[in-house]
Amino acid sequence: MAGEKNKEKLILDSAIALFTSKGFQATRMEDVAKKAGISKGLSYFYFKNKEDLFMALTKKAFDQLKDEFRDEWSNRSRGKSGLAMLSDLIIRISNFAKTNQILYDSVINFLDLMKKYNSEKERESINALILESVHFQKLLEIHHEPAKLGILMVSHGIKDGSIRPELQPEITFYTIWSMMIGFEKMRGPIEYEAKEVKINPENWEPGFIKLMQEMLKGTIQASKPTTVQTSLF
Amino acid sequence: MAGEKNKEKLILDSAIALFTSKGFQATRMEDVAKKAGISKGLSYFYFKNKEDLFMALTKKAFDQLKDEFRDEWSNRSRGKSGLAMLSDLIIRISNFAKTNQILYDSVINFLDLMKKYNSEKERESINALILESVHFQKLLEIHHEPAKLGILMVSHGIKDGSIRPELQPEITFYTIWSMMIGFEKMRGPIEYEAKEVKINPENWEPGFIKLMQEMLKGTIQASKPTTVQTSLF
Amino acid sequence: MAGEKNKEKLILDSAIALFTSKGFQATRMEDVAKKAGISKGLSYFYFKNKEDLFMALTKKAFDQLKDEFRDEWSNRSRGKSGLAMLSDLIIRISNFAKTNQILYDSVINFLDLMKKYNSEKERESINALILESVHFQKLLEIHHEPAKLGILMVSHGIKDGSIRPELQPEITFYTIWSMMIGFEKMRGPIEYEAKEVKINPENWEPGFIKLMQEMLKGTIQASKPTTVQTSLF
Amino acid sequence: MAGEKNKEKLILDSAIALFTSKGFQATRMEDVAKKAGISKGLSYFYFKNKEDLFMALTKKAFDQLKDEFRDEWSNRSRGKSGLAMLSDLIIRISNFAKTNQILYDSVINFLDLMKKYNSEKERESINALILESVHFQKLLEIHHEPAKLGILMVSHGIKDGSIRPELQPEITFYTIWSMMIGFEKMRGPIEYEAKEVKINPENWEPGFIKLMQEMLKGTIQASKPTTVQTSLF
DNA sequence: AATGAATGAGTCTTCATTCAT
DNA sequence: TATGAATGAAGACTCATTCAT
Repeated sequence: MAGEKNKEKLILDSAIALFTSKGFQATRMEDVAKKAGISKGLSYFYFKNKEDLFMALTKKAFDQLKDEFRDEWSNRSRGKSGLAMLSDLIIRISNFAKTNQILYDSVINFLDLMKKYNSEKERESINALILESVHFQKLLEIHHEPAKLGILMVSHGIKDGSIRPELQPEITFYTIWSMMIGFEKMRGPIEYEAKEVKINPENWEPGFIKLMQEMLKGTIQASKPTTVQTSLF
Repeated sequence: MAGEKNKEKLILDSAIALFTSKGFQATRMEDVAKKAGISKGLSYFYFKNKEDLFMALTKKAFDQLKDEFRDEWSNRSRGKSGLAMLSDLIIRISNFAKTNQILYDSVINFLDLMKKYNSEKERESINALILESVHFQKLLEIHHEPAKLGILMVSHGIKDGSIRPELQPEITFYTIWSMMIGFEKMRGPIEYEAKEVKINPENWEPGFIKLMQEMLKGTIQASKPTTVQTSLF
Repeated sequence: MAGEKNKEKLILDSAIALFTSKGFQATRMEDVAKKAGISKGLSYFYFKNKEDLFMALTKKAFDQLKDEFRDEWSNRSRGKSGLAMLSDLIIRISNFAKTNQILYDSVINFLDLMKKYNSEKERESINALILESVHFQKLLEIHHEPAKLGILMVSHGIKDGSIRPELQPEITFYTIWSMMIGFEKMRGPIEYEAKEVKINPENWEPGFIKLMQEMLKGTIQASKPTTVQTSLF
Repeated sequence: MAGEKNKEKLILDSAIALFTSKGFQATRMEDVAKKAGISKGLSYFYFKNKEDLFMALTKKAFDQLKDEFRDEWSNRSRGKSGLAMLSDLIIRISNFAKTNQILYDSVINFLDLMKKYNSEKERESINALILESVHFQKLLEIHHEPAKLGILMVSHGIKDGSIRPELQPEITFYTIWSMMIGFEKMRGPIEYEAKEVKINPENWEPGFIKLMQEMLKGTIQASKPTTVQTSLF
């Protein structure tokens, strides 16, 4: 699997594959190096330590996540409504989570980290190696960028009438964002409970999106339904 | 911290305290025992291993969570609407998460576990000690009980007119449940981003609940506002 | 498996079964007690510790072994020759080893113990609990009793002319005894090597006995062959 | 005790010394490392686990044992008879056992292992770590090599007339091999019993060898006595 | 840049044994 | 006699990290 250059990317890709299949704890630095086709020692040349590597991975996750937001946001120029963008964003995130499991997980992990980081008492319980990581520092700066784009979408939706005008953009977006995160978390148990209740991951998604739309939609929207489920591909 | 009897509870309480402040990984069984005022060996007498202890803790978490759902559900006899129950449920869960951090976290962790458990490939990546735990086995049976009550609340809301009649109870409840979970996850980052955006955990909650209500409410409800925010305390 | 009395025997039998299937180290005192149908604590009332229990078992082994020797020795009254007795003794011991595996093993283990016990330097490497065991003390007194009977058989054989008169009884018996012990030790590898060499546990035994007879037999014996292989049953 | 290179040998030698004086069970890996002048971790770098280390030691034992057989076997070119070789082999093995106690013990232990390994039911009672050891795998291939040479010696003895022609080489050799093993096992008890019976390790050996010779010798041999007892040194 | 031998702190877990009842 | 909760010493093993080359 070795290449000639950009060892850093090689290591990162190896880590993504391994963390995905075995988890962060269960993955040994040696295996990451081996899969990357380099020596253990060299991994430490590129990444200060295991935590640093994970933070680099998290940084990459946020970058990719932001790309998803940006790509969706760019659709406004083609006349897509704010509500439609948010609806499709859900599908994008859902696909992102499925396709890049560990990256998505690292984003969620970062949210937990932020919770501790923002609590006086808990902050000290964070592994020092994480706090020292340059990638963590960078994340502190950029981790809200995706959300910023999401807020713009809501604002845009209010302007174009697809979203009720009385809604506050920040609160609204973060509520939608919460829904998405919870949606992903519930995939597992839903599948299990499906045996007993009338729900499964497949029929839940459209219902979920419809509910979100009901939550947001303005008067105009009512007579001009979006083509949400199909607009992405 | 030692008591006279019910060592099992003593150990569990000790674990809750330690796991909360230091995390599962960083907590040593020896410390759990010490804090419980007993010997290390006795901990292993009551709990097969560290994972088993964590699963016992998770079981306790689901039991307490179910109590919250049940307590709220019992309010129907006093004429509380389905929508009002769901609104207050959000506050209950939010408080539960704040008051019993590790218990709440263990619930979320269990959701992740279920995701793997339901995936052919990923199932084998689950620590065998977890699968062997009797408490895990029990959890497989009972983990959907809280949700069942939640679904009843939605159904109840549809009957009493507080929730739109066209909504499907299962899908609706799980969507709300997702919102709650995501809401808790976002607390941390929100606090951090609050510096830049017009949002913080305090003003988000009422807005969040209002959005959920908009999502659900029936026609009758519009002219008869709930007393959601104040009904719990 | 519990009885009403003779708990000591119950424990011993339980230990024999467990040590046989799992080995001494791998067998836990708790399991011995459980299988005996009594509590762990009671086991310690009857046997000071695990080593003491093993020494008691070894004592029992020597007693049974002596019985085999004595039974064979009693055949002299029926006119059986010394050589015939020794030949059949081999078969007896071989059967004893197969039927009472752990008892036989404990005898061999005791031989190793004796080796250390007789060496100034090595004696201190013996587990103190063994040396303190009353059963060990008893074994020091009685462990040569079987051999004494064996020596008598050789002497008897010299007298009856079935064994060459110039042989020294002690040396001769211990040499035969050695052969028997080695014979049992080699069973395992023989079975494995059988694939490559013309030998297996079944055809080895008669050849082995014949060789021993050649080693011992006097002139008279030559014209009056024993019925060794069949005389036992 | 540290050297400059070949850490593997360093560890092995350390293990031999420690296992000899304290036994396998009582020896801690940490002590093996310390005596070898290296860290605990490095021991695990060279040997997968304690069992693997013991199997490596056993492999070494078989190699050295084979050297003894080979050296003796090479004497045939100098006109040494088969019977004389076998007689001297006994002395060699005896010396080997005295000089390399733990190595010799490991050989005997391996025989016990083979017994279990060849028994359907008992095989599973063997520690899995042993079965997984590459050294164990190797031993399965080579452990009968010494015996092969021994068989050659018997065959050679039959050809040169020093051993009776009617003897079957395999059966004969394994019987002698058994005698040797038993002989070593009996050393300890003999020493103890010597107080009561007319035998001790010193006067037993020549008698033992003589008996073996009687067992084997052909007619020619009778008039051409071997120089067994003195030929080795 | 690159290697991989070397380190050693860190922890879970087992189980013989005790002792209050 | 009999129980079984309670103890705690003991030890194997892992793996992130370093550093001489």
